[in-house]
Amino acid sequence: MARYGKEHKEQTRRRIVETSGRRFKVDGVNASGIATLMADAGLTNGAFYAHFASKDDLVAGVVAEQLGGQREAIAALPADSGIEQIVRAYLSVEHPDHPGDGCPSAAMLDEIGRCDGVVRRAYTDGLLGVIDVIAARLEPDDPSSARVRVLATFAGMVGTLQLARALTDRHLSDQLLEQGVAHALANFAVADE
Amino acid sequence: MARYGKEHKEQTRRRIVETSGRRFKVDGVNASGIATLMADAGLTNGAFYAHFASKDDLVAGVVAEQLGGQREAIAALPADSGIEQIVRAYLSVEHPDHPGDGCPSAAMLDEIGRCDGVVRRAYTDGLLGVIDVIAARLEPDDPSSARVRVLATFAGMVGTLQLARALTDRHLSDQLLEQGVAHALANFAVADE
DNA sequence: ATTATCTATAGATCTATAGATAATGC
DNA sequence: ATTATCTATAGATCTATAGATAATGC
Repeated sequence: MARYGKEHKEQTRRRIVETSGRRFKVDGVNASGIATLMADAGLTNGAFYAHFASKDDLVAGVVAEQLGGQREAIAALPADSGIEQIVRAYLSVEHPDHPGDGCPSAAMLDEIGRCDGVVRRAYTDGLLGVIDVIAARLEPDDPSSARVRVLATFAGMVGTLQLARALTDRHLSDQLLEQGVAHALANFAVADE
Repeated sequence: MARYGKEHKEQTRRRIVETSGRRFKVDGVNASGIATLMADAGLTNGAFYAHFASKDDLVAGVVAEQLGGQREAIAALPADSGIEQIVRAYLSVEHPDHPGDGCPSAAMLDEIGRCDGVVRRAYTDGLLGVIDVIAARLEPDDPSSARVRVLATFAGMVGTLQLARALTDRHLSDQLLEQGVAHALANFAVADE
């Protein structure tokens, strides 16, 4: 094929990044091979290297795109919707069952912590984007003052969701999510005072 | 070699489980191959299957052993040492730099969430052992009343440690850990009232 | 004689590369 | 003519198995 103009190739790249993001969140980064990732996008293995220098390069792109999407989703919430709504949606009983549509941090955070600097920088930048839109909702007058407290509260939500996924006792898992909401709201409230 | 009596084989198995635990926490479960795990224990690939039915079987054994060790370490703390000491040790600035000696949940939780039921059951059982020794310290009279609150607080600590590892900004990472201590203590205090 | 471990290997899958192919823009 | 994608493959590594080996307990 060929010469669709730049936009076609860029569109293909975007498709690879999107389908890879879903696959990474469902199966894990390490467990997802390039042939599978490309098949998900309707392509074959060899075409991968026309778009990415390496698998790490893709992972960095996926991390940036996923966190950008999460930031947009939160920013798009109605202006009057509060922190409580964000927390309840995040720690809903459905979220653990749908990793492919879910939070990239909850699905990949321990793997990201072992990735090279390029991936971790993409993660750091992307996450701060997410944190800042939450902080802006919490403290519209001085968002940066809330940054670290929002960061720590978000980290707690991520750990809670991961743990809810790992537990085999569904009832306990649901209780955990409920308690997690209470903790997150209390921690955000401290940030609010 | 041979016939050292039962104990020799059991000792070897324990060694494999211990060195594998360290390797899993440093490199990840999926990224650690059996040949590497066995070499870490001073053995070769083929001997693995005399001890474990499959890699998942090893993972379940490692998860149980790691959480048992964490439970013992917490239970061994002096009786007068409080929750604050546990939290400060967990969220110390050194912990993120030493995954091999660190918390198994922080190193493996998202991978465990994708493992089969055998591994997740081993995780659930082992973690509840850890949670219960903490709950017993917090509420000696009625530990089970604090279980879910301790579970949710612990989940928050796990997420905080994972995030501290993923961020490339060391200063921000240290601020996060500090804020995480404040949140964990506040959440435990709620559990205490 | 027993058996824990080793050597060797099967068959699958991994990341990455090289050169062929085919579909479009000039 | 250009180039996005495909086919084919290299070389490494993965999990798992089969049979050989060697070191000890009886």
